Amino acid sequence: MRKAERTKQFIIEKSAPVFNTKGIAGTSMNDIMEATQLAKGGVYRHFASKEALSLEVFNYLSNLMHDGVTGAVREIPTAKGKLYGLLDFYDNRILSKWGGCAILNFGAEADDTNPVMKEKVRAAIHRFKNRISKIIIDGQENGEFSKDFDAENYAIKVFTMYEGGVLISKIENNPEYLHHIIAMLKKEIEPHIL
Amino acid sequence: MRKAERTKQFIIEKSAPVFNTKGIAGTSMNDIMEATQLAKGGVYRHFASKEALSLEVFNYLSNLMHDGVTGAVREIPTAKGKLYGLLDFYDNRILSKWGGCAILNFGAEADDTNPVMKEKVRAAIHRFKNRISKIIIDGQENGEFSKDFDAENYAIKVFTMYEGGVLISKIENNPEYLHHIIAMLKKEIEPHIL
DNA sequence: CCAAAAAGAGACCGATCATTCACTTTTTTA
DNA sequence: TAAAAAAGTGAATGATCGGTCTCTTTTTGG
Repeated sequence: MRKAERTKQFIIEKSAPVFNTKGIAGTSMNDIMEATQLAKGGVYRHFASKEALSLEVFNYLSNLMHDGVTGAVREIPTAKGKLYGLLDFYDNRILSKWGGCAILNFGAEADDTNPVMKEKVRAAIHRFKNRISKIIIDGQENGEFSKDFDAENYAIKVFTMYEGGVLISKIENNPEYLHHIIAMLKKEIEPHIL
Repeated sequence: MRKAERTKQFIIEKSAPVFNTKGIAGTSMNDIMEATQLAKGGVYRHFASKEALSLEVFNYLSNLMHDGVTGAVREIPTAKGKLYGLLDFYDNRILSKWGGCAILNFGAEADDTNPVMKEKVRAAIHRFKNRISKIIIDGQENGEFSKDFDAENYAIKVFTMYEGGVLISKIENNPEYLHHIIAMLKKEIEPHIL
């Protein structure tokens, strides 16, 4: 019973970069067998279907990113520092690893065809935005940021510019685009610092 | 010989929303047969492969958007008006029609797996950005905009926030997100108006 | 260390995939 | 309008798809 859980996690981790780069429709169970070096039966014992596996893979990637930000930000005392830490994390960790942002990849594929995945992506976007706006509101409450810092607007800006930045950086094969976008987002914090 | 060209265009137009919503890997030639009401041979007479068709579909969608903006902007005399017209076009025409932005859909699918498509998306992004920065530079030359209006930065902002806005609006099933983003982008023009 | 239970292997299934091609129908040209 | 050329049909192909199931191997608990 313990082995099963380890193997299941192993399959998710090995499958994640495959789904994230090739897409759900573009990934075959043979790709998963190759990535895990398991036979069909070994994979299907732990997942009822390719769709079920893809959903767990998205959960895994979404949590990986979320927990990564949590770790990168936890010990920073100021709200401004937390925002910078969060933005730096997104700047550094995404592009070269695992084929980019899972929200972008799974979201763009699923939006018109896969309501279950779409709902998962929706929840991930909410978590993304809420974390940013919470940092800003905390910063306002402790006197770091002025009241004219619109938390929701800024959160949306970060999300959209980040996703667009991942897209353009990947298509252009140039991480400088995302780096530049992160720099712009940092600069927009400044006017609201008290 | 004339019929062939008409049929080819017909296939492209009918296939475009299918590819744009289901993705390339997610679209089968049976889907194309259903959309066009043609038999296999009737499609393959005009396109060597599914991949060839998908490339022409992306060209079609990219040009459709580009020409749409051109038309929406042509008779507007001022640079500010042109920027507003362009932004309004993107606000209104994309979401409900054909499954969203082709650059986003094809780009997110192709970036890691399809170098030919990737190059086409790259060219489309360049055209998108260049049009915006050209309007700004023209506006600076005719005295509408101040010199501190960074054309390249603003073009990148429009692209990234727009693509991110399409993504979030589609996932949330709410065009207000994109509408709000367009409003933010308009507001950012104001400080640079002379 | 052994028996029971769990995990993994891999042949096999029908469906569907992209693509081909001999043939019929339609369009074009003279 | 008739012959030639072009366009469209649809059955057939082999590969690959996701998924199943029986059997072997490994792990687990006593």
